[in-house]
Amino acid sequence: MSERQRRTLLEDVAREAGVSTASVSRVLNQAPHVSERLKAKVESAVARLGYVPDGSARALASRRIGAIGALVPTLDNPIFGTMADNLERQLKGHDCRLLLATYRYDLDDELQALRTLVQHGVDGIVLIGHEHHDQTYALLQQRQLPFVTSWQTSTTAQGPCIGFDNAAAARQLVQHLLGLGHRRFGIITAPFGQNDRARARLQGFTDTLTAAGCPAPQIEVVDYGIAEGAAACARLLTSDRPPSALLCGNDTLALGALLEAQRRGVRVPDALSITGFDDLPQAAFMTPALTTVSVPAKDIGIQAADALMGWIRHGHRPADITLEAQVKLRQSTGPVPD
Amino acid sequence: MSERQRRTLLEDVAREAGVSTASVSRVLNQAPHVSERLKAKVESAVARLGYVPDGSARALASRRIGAIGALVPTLDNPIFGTMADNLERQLKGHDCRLLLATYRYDLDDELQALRTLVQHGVDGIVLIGHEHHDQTYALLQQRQLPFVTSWQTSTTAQGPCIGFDNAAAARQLVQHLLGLGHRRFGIITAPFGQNDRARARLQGFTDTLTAAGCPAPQIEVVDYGIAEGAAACARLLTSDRPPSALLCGNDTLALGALLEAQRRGVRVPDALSITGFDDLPQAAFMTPALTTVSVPAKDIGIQAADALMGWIRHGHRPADITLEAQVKLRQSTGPVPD
DNA sequence: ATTATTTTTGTAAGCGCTTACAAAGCGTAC
DNA sequence: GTACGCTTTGTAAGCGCTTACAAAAATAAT
Repeated sequence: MSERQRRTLLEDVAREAGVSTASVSRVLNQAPHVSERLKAKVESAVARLGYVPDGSARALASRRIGAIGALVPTLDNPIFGTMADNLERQLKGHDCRLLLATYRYDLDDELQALRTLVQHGVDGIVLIGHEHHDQTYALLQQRQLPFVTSWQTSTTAQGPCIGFDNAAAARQLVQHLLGLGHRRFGIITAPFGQNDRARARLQGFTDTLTAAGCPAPQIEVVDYGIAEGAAACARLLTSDRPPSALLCGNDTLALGALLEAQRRGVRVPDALSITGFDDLPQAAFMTPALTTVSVPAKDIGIQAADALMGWIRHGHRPADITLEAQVKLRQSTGPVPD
Repeated sequence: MSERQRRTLLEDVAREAGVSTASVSRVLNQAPHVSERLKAKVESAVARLGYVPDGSARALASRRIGAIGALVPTLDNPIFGTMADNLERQLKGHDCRLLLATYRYDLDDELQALRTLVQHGVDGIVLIGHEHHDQTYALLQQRQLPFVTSWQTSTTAQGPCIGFDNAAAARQLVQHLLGLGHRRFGIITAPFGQNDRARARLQGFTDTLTAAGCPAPQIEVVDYGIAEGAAACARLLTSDRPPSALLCGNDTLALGALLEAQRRGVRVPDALSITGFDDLPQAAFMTPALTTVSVPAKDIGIQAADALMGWIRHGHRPADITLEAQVKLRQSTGPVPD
C-alpha cells in the first residue's frame, strides 16, 4: 500500500478549509467571536480529513493538559474504587481525564507520585485526607496548582476540602452503644500513623468512651483485610476481660470480626455487638446486618470533580463542602448482655 | 515578595552547567555516550536549580508521554480495582503513569474513551476482554498503538492477550456439581451482550450441562449487585421446579444468592449448592465458604504492565500469556439432596 | 606523526498546537 | 462620505523540550 503517511495536522485542516490555522484552532476550542460560516467551513474540513488534534502539542501551547491527578492510598479497598469510579465519570462530563496514582498509605510515596503528576502537567489534584508531607503542600503551593482534599472535614484548611466528619460519626456509634448499656469496648483499627481518617475515627471512639467514664478500651491495630479483622477479634475475645462491644475502623475489619465471632459461637448481637465504618455493599446483607456508617464515597468523587473543574476553568476557588456520613443502625448491635 | 518568576528551564540548567541543552537532555534521558564528567556537571546544576522537566514539552518533542491508558468497565467492581491497583503499581516501577477510563460495559463509550486517550497521546492501552467496537481495533491499528487485551484467553487474537480461560473454569465448576449428583441447575449471570467474559462463563456452564444431558437450566440475567443476586435467587427458588444448584457469574451475585437462600431458610449446601466466580476476599469467609474460581486479577495487572512496557520500550510485541484460574472448592457446594 | 575510527558534545531545526497582536471587515453616527 | 467602534480573521512568535546532523575530541591503527 501507500507508504506510512503523515498524520493530518491542524495546518492541513486550515488549508483544506481555506482559512488560517488560528481560525481552525478557535473553532476547535470554541473560542468566542467565530462566525457561523467559518465554523461550518472548519468543521466540514475536520470531518472530511478525519482530523484528530494532538494532545501533547495542545498541552504545551495552552499549558493545560485536560487531565487531573488523583492520589489514593489504594484501589484494593473498594471504597476508594467507588470514589475513583465516580470521579472519573464526572470528569468525563467536563471533558477531563483522570491520572491515577496510589501510594499504599505511605506519604513519602505520595509525594513522589505527586511530583510525577506535576511533571506531567496535570491541571489539578485530588488528595485524600489532610495529612500529607510538608513538601506535598509546598509543591502544590509553589506550582499554584488547584487541588482539593477529601474524606475528612477540614481542620487545618490547607486547601478546599470535600469531606465528612469521621470523628462525629464515630462518636455517634459509641453513643448508640452506650445507650444500649455497653461499658467494655474493644477497638480494631487500621494503622493510623499516616492516616488521619483512621485517627479521627479512633479519636472519636476513645474520646467519647473517656467522656462517658468507661474503662480504657483494648485497641488492636491491624492491616486492612478480613483475615486481619478476624484475628484481631479472636485476640480480643480471648483476652482477660473480653469486651461486649467491638468498634471497627472499617467494614472489612468488622466483617472479619463478625465472621470470627460467629465461628466461635459468640452470638452477635446477643453476646457481642459489632460496628463497622464505610457501609460497603455487603454490610447490609450480612446476617446480622452490620451497624456501620455510610460514607459518601460516590458524592466525594462527583463533588471533587465539579469543584476542581470550576476552579480550573473559571478560577473561583471552591468552598469547603461537608457531606453527610449517616450512621446505619442495623442488627449487629444490641443491648449489653447481663 | 519577588514578582512571579519564570520557571527554571532546561536552558537554564545548560547555562548553569556550562554545557549545551542537548547534553542536559541526554543526561536527563540516560542516553548512551555521556561522559561521567558531563553527567556530574549536569546533575549538580539540576539539583542546584531544582529543575523539573516539563512533561508536555517532552511529550511533544519525543512523541511519548510516559503514560498508558486502561479502559475498564467499572471500578465499582473490586476485582477491577485490584487489577487497576496492581497495574498502576507495576507501571510505576517502569516509570510510567496510568490514565484510567471507565465505560460501564458500553462499547460505544469505550470507543469514545479510547479516542480521548489516543488524543492525549498515551503510549499504550490495556483493554479488558476481546469484544470491542470494530473501530476500536481500527483506531489502535491505524495509530500502531501497542495494546494488550486481558481477562480472557484469546480466540481471535487481535492483539497480545493476558488472560485466563473463563469457559474452562466454568466447566470445572459444573463438573464438580455433576459429580455431586446435581441435575437441575439455575444460572444467575450478568448481562453478557457486550461482555465476552460473562458470555464465556455462561457458555461454559450451559455447554457442559447440555453435554451431560441435564434439563435446560433456568437463566436469570441481572445487573451487578448483591441485591440483584438475592432477587434472582428468590425468583429461582420460587419457580415451579427449583434448582438444586445455582451457578453464579460472579461472587457478588453469588453472595446475594447465598444470603437470600439463608434468609429463606434454605440450607446451603444441604438443600442448595451455590458457586461464584472471582474469589473476592469475602468469599472464603462466608459461612458456608463460597465455592468459586480464583481469578488472577493481580497478575493480570502486573503482567499487562510488563508486557506493554516491553513492547513500548524495546519494540518486541509480547506473546500471549495464559494465567491460571483456580477453582476453589469450598463449603457452599455439596451432594444433591435426595 | 598521520590518518581512520569511535566517542562525546554542540547547533539548530523542529514537534503541532495556541494566542498576542495586528489587520481587515462591517455597521452606525455624524 | 468619512470616522469610529466593534467583530472577525490572519500573521507569526512562541510553548520547552528532543534529536538528526555536524563538529570536535579522544583513541586506535598505520
